[in-house]
Amino acid sequence: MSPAGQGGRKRDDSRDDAIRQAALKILAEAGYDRLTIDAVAARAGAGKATVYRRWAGKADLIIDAVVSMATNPEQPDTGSLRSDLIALTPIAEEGDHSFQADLQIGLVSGLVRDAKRRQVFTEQLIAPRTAVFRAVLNRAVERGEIAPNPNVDMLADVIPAMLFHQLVMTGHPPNAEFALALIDQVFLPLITTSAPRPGCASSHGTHLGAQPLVFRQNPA
Amino acid sequence: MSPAGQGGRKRDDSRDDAIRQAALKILAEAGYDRLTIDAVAARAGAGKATVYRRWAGKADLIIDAVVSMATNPEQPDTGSLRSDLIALTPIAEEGDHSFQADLQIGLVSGLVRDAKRRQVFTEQLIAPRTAVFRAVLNRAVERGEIAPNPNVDMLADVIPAMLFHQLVMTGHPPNAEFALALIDQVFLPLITTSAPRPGCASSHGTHLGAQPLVFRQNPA
Amino acid sequence: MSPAGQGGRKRDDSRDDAIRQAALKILAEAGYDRLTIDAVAARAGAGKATVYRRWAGKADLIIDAVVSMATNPEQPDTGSLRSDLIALTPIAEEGDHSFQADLQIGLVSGLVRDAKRRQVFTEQLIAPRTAVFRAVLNRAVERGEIAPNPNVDMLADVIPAMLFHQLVMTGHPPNAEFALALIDQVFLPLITTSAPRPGCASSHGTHLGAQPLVFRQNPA
Amino acid sequence: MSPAGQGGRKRDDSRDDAIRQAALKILAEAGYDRLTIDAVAARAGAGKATVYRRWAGKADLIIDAVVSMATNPEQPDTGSLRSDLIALTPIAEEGDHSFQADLQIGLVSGLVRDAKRRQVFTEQLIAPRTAVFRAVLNRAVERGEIAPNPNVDMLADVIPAMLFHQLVMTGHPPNAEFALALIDQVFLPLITTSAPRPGCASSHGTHLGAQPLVFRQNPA
DNA sequence: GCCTAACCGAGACGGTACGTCCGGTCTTTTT
DNA sequence: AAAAAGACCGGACGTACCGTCTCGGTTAGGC
Repeated sequence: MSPAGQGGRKRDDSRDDAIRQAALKILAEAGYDRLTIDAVAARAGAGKATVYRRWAGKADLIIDAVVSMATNPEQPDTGSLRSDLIALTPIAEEGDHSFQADLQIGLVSGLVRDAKRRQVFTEQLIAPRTAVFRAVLNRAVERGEIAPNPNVDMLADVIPAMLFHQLVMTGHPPNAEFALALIDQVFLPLITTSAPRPGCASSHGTHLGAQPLVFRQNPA
Repeated sequence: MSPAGQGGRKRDDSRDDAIRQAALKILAEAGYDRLTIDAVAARAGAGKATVYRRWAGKADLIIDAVVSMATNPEQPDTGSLRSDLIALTPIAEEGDHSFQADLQIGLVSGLVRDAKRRQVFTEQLIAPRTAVFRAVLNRAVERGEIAPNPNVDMLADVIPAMLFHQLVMTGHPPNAEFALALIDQVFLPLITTSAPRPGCASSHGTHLGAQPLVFRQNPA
Repeated sequence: MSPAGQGGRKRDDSRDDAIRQAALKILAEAGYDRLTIDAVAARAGAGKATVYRRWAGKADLIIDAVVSMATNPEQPDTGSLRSDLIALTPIAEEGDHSFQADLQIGLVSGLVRDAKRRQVFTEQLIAPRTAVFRAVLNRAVERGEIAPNPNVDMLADVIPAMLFHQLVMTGHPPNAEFALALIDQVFLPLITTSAPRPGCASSHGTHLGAQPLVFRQNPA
Repeated sequence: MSPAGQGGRKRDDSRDDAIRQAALKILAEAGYDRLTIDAVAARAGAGKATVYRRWAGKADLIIDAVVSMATNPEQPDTGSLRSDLIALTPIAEEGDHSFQADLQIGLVSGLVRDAKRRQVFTEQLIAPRTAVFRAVLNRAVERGEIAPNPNVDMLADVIPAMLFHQLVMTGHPPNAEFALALIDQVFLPLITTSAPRPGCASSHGTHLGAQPLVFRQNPA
């Protein structure tokens, strides 16, 4: 009679949020590895089937929970590049360290493993942040504060990349001292002279890559 | 009877390598969390006890396997900063992509979750590479190619951080085009003007951190 | 608003039979505990709620389905005890074996587990059949074919009990050879001499029960 | 190296018994339906894998537990058929009712569903008991107490069949009164005249089976 | 040349989480 | 209000891994 489903009880959208909230709480309390679907379902007062009806598994759930709950960065417009950057640079609040670190590392950890999930992660979480940086840079160009640069995109990634690198390598979110040094001693000097150096125009046949990323794949 | 063990069969050191090789192969094929100790032992023709006699668990094994197999970067000395950097910048060879990416992401994925292991990882794998970058920069200062800079350490991290960021965000290792643009349009312009901008000396009370790292921890 | 329900759509009684038919088909195909309510509802083109509105659960449904569909045995009156019994003794038709066996075993299997359901089962399905046997025996007494017996009830159970036992122990319904041997060599000889043996009047203090039913309950 | 498994840790046979004992205890406490493999494993201090390594599932486990723990009936030899039968007839002890009933019904219930399991059940549990009955009857023939009979096997099944039928139909194990009436008023009268009735030799073309076992299979 | 202890491959063990399935209830839309 | 459809909670299922332990067998010393 009904070729395609139109009847039946509707998905209760409040369950999505309840489950996501439960997942985030347990993620904060126990970390990614010790989070179990059973625990999330129990905390949310949901059945496991309800979880699996909506997400394919732990990784999918967590990435969606984090993405959905993430606060979108506000576009700063303070009038100067430096104060825009400072306003934009995320610094963990005190007492927040382990949660934010665990969360980020847990994300990278478990979630960035296959292309589809990484795409969601990147588009939903990373892209909006990068976009704000690019907008800040572009506004600085318009103001004449810095010279136009064909590689704004790459430049805009420097600060997030450095912060992320620091987080992964040390396990702690970068503190204010690190962030200010990064802005004032690395990023701003760079940006003000970002016209390509004469004589160093892109690739004139130079070979790079003598070093493997980590080690050469064993032929065996 | 004998107070401390001195008798008995000697450990067969060839097993270590067999197990490490098996681990790396499976890591590349299946990724970090689809890798199981049983599979590693079976592939190596070893018993599980032999694995656990040598490593505390999966994470320890993988990190040790990667560290042991990693090729130490050679110190380049080509006479110019730019060619030193190019010689040093790792580019995945063709056909190598998924292996290197899986391996790196798998590493970050599974190993960076506790402090002790991260330390080993950082010291054994990351530090030597950073050290080479720093040496290259310092030699450029000695040659007078660039101005002295108090934040060489942070500068030396820019290229690795950008490459790592690119890898994690896209899922495949950066290619030559990306690497050359990074060196010529981001890093070299920066390094040649790395004296702190006047009036922007480190922190004069400015507050940053208006943005949370990802989202504010829910108070509930 | 209305104190007792009088308005609204009428119950569609045709659904009962559709569901019962579906239940019996699946019972025969899959056996009692591989039968699921979902499957029954789907096969009947009904919703699960429609099933639960009419029966309390799986067991109730099955027992009602079997009872409702059961053909009431006709009272034979052939003039002789033997031919009455032969007319009455159920024999599975060829090709019918697995269905009848599965159905009976499935019934015993799932339904005899609680007192209430067993009562329904016994009263609705077993009692009518036993009653016919008793009537046949009583008529034989009236004809003077056999002697009166105070335990007609127990005697009337012998044939059904033997057939049932055979079914359960072998897994398929007894064939004609078995049934005829049962009637001619066990039941009829018995019935014609069924006066109690002298000196064997019921219980004169004899103790039986030295053997446990299956095994002694472990005291631990 | 090793083509077929000969190495490896040996099965710990003590686990079998521990699991069987646990299963029987829970079976007695909760009944067949409410017995779960998790509960059995937990009670036995075993992992679920250890249970599933030895038995295919709940039904296999229970049937094996019951069969293994069943006490083999002792061969009585009291000198008279009647007292042999009385010694042999199982009567539930007081307070034992629900356990024995649940156990037997649970057995029939869940276990007699497929041919393989029924075979084990029949051979291990039923056959030994039937054999004892047959032996008792044969001895009575040797003593001249009863006439020789070509259908001893069928006769020997009458008492077990009646007891089983009573159990299934009422849900309670038969009591002493029932058992004595069965022996004295049904079985012994039968057995003493068990020569086939003249004129009733097996099948002379008579058709039986007009009645279906339960109902006619619906052609739909 | 034999003893002894630690090694080896194999694999069973207790435990824990997984993802699936089902029972019985509830909700939505349509009739 | 009952119908079909199907989401919901709860909980058991059977599988897969983890890290440990046990098995029979091998391989070194030290005697």
